[in-house]
Amino acid sequence: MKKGKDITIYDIARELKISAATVSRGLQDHPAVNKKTKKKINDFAEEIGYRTNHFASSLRKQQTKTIGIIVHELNSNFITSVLAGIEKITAQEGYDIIITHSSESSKKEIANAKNLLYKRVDGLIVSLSADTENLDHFQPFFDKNIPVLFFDRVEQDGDKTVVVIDNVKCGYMATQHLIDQGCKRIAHVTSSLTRNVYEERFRGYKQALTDNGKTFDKSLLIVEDLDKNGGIEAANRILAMKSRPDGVFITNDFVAAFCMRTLIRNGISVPKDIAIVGFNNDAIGELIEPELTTINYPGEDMGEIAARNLINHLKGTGNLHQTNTIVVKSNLLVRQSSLRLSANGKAAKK
Amino acid sequence: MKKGKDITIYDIARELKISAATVSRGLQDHPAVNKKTKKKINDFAEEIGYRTNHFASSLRKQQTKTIGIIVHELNSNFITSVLAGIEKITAQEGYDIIITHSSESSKKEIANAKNLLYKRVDGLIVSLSADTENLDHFQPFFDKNIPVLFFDRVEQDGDKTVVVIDNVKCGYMATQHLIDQGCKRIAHVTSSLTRNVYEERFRGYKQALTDNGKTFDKSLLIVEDLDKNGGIEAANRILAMKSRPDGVFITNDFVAAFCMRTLIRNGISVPKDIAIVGFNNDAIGELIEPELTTINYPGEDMGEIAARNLINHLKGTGNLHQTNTIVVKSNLLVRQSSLRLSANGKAAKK
DNA sequence: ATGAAAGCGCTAACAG
DNA sequence: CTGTTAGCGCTTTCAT
Repeated sequence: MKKGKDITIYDIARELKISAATVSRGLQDHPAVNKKTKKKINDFAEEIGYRTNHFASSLRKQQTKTIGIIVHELNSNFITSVLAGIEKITAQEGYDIIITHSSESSKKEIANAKNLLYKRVDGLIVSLSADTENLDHFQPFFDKNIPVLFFDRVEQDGDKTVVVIDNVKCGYMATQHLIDQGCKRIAHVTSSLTRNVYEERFRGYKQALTDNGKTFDKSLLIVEDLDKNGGIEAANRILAMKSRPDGVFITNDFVAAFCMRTLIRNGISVPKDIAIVGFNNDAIGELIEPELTTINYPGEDMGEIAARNLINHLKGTGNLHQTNTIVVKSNLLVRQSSLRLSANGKAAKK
Repeated sequence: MKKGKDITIYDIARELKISAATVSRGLQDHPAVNKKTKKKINDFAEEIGYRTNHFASSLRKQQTKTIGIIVHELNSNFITSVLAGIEKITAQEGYDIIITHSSESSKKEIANAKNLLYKRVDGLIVSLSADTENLDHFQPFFDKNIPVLFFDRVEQDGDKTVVVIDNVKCGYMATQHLIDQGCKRIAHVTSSLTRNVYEERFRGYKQALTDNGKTFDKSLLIVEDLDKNGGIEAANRILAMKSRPDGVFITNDFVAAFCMRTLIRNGISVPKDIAIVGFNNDAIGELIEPELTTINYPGEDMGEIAARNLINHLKGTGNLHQTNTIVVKSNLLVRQSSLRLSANGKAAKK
């Protein structure tokens, strides 16, 4: 073995006194290679620690067996579940993945897209950052027929393939639940309504109000960043209202946690004075007092579905371009933060 | 432009009536190229949307300008801060990164290492998974002189380059603080002591006890997984003790949160009956009641330092092989969960 | 079932 | 300052 140098198929060919072409075929389990030769090749390759040079291979084949992933953020239960789901499927199918995250900045998202384009991924799975306004940075992928699949945070009225939950329904469920618990004035804390998920949840919220004979009161809509400060700010705005709400639907558990904490510190009793429903079923919801009612949806399933669809398309056994919208199930998880009535409809003792 | 095909330097060369070599040089800003030619090349490349084929380049140059990252888990504040720090530096220096995570499984860690080896990363930044017992899977990197830098979770008594905090000191600080708050019996909740960080914190804990004339009581050492269940289990074990501790030093905020919640639900008052100190300064610590005293350390700095050192080594302007240990500062963040005395030494009213 | 040969796109030594 | 040339390691016709 030449020291410092990698082993190539030529080394194997020379050693085994066969041609490099046969080695290449043997390594790929090509049908037209003698079983014994194949075994000899693979055993020897294993023995001397051969590893294929993916650059040479990709250069030649013009495909990378790699899927790029762009997510808006890493540190949430939901996203890591999705990643786990994606990994499960891609690993099964022999695809590599490259994970990038945009920290909720469309600027970084654009850079990531460019980077993955340069890396020549075979396909892309994307959840948009909060402030992404258009899909121009994915145009090169569309142009080159590299499939792009969006999940969760997707383009409003896009004609792209997406994996989502029914956010309208979720918003409706959350709001209806608060109404069922006797709330008369329900506020909604959310992020920029240009992002589909928030717009849709908002729509569900309004619909539930309407269906229950209430009219939407604009002053009860609070738009904040989805971070610690946003939660505190939302609470402050609620506290400052002349006519305070008695229920709040917050579109993110982390924000809900900070909002609730701030309310409680200011003498509000939850759920008695104000009932609260969050969104995402983050671990944090179980840790705070009272525990947070929330919307739960299966990240891992979404990841699996996204990866499976993308790979099927890549293998030609599915077709993304017929404008699929795949909707994953979701449900309301009732906990203490919203529970004002016992099961039989009486006011809870607590 | 041939449709469907990528543009190559040959296309540019032909169009501009110069050689491909010059185009290549111009694109790389090689000094020996005429300024005007360079401008012409870059302008034209930009115009027609040329993107270099990194496979061809890597194949030829035998280097990828890519750094691999292996972390034990993604969903913690600490890790995402480290990643942000790494990204800041690598972006500056024109390196790409590939992030992989092992979900605390050494099996996945080994697979990730193999994968990054195949991807031929120029260097590696690693935080070991909980159950990693040896560094055999990094041997191929060592053999091929690919630099590997460990941070946070590193090999016990290794001779490798590492970026860490002074865990012994942190354990000491936490324990000393509890003693200062009047705790007489201090339990320690941690994970497997084979992982350096936990062994070291444990050592600091014992040292603080000794220095204060206390002897270490083995029955107060609780080893659990660092997850929700571990926290609950730890609490149950504390509750079951005949002679209960009045202080607990827990090596992870998330676990501390679940442990504390369970204790409180069982009628324990925190910090009055039991004072609690966590570790990591996760966002969760601010949200729970009482707020969690914890050890804070700068993830972003660690990431920057790790990346900076690795890249310097790669560029030949630094040398990792002189067995560096880089220690990053850390501090105790006192909050309500451990505060039994007011600043003047009297028992707090609360 | 196997081999010979060309070429994927880029870079670097060498020559001029 | 620019061009010629060879080759990185692999895959894939085309032949045999």
